[in-house]
Amino acid sequence: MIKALHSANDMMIRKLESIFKLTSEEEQALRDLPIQTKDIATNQNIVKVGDQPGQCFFISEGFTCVHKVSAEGKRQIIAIHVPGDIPDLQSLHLQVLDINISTITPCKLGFIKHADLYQLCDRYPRIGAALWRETLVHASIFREWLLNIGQRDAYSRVAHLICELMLRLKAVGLVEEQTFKMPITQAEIADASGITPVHVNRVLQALRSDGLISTHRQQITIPDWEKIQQAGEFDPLYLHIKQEALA
Amino acid sequence: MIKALHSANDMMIRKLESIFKLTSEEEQALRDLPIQTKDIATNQNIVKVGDQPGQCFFISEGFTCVHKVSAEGKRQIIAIHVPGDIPDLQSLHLQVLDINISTITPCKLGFIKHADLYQLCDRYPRIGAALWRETLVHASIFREWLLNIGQRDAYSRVAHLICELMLRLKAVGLVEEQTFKMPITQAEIADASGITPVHVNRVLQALRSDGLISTHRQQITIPDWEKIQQAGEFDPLYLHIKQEALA
DNA sequence: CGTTATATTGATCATCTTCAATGAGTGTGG
DNA sequence: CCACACTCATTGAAGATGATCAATATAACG
Repeated sequence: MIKALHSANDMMIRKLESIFKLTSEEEQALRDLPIQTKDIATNQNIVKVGDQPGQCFFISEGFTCVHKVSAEGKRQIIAIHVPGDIPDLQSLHLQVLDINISTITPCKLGFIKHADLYQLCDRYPRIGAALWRETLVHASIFREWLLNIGQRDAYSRVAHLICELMLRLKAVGLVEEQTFKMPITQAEIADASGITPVHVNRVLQALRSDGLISTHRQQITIPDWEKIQQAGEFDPLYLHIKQEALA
Repeated sequence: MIKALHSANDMMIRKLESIFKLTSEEEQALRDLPIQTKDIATNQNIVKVGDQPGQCFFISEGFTCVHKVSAEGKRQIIAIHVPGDIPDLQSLHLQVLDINISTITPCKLGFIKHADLYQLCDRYPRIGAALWRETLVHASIFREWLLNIGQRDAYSRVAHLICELMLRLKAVGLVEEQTFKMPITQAEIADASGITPVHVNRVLQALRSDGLISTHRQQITIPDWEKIQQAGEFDPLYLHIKQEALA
């Protein structure tokens, strides 16, 4: 574990800047925030159900997923997190974790002690409010996923998931020319969509042959944004992303 | 709209007391909180997608549900709220609502202005933290619903929903002798579970004939808590209810 | 270059949907 | 007090989306 006083803090600042304008004092406080960075390989558990962590973590690079496992051993991916996200922010106020969080690609994570976050929120209420807001945005995404999984057919579910990732990655500058890296296996798409891997494969083939996506390795290109949006019944309101961040 | 300076405030105090011990100063602040009570009939919209409310509401009596509608007109119930809940607390920090909230029984609601809540959170950070925590608990429930709808069969989904409502109602004193009022139509259970009303009916019959529930009007009795818990793969961890509240 | 993970294909099966009709319960007004 | 209307619950039959099982092809990786 190496102490890095730069990239992770800068990224955190950029994240909050996308929510509201920081004062120089607030910015300095964030710059002084002790963050321990750590590299983690693919498919490693970061935290799991029942844990009582004393810290949160921030994603600098890579993707993680939140998941729960049913008594029958079936896994539901609840959320996919991308650089800039703080997947277990909830642990600040909920003692016991009710979820597992794992890496789905190699990740660079920044760990921040709860004590430091409490202090930060206390001294700079606007930062506290922004972090609260952050948890609310993620809750909003859970709600949309509920609609997606509860009411849409497999084809739309997968299209919707692709649309969401596209926009969220765009908001952090990871999309170029309608193309982005989506380093997620079909089995993971399946667990995130509540369908089987076999069926995901068939749906992806349909999406390709309908011209909604084209893939090369794990690169996805979206030739016609309007069309896939329609197929996925995608309306980005629920992401609560500022327009500016998508320009 | 009548101004009531008693019941709603008391209930809010009781709610927060279940999270942490209030100081007398905090309690007084809550007692002084202006709350406008309002009675609303069944099946009325309270707020809807796109609204930008300047207030939150607190449920004193009755049930409400949060729902979203797909482009194809299918409705997903995202959450069911019971007395003591603040269903749209998120609007404090997210300008535009991404959900609809409606009554599913006649309700007595208490409206609290955002401005007053901001002030309260500012002056009494522990109350702010408790409200933040409240939104996190609801997010946790969304996550469990995702697992429920994404990975479990219809029988388990309905059993799980019944278990959850039972415990949440118990926590606010609305369960007696394993019996409680669940004033929800089968169509609503269907929309909450991602199955059709017809199938809900069949599942309920199965639950009855398996001895997991018995119903009389909208009263549900659970003869064997262990058994239905198992059928629904129900583990109350995700509700983050203190043990004391269920004793 | 062998080994493992991931993607793809085919065939059969089942849960749940859809459609359509009937029955029961609740409330209202004449 | 009954008739009517309305909502909600229940039943039956047929159909479809997606699951399951099993095998193979392809890609990734040390």
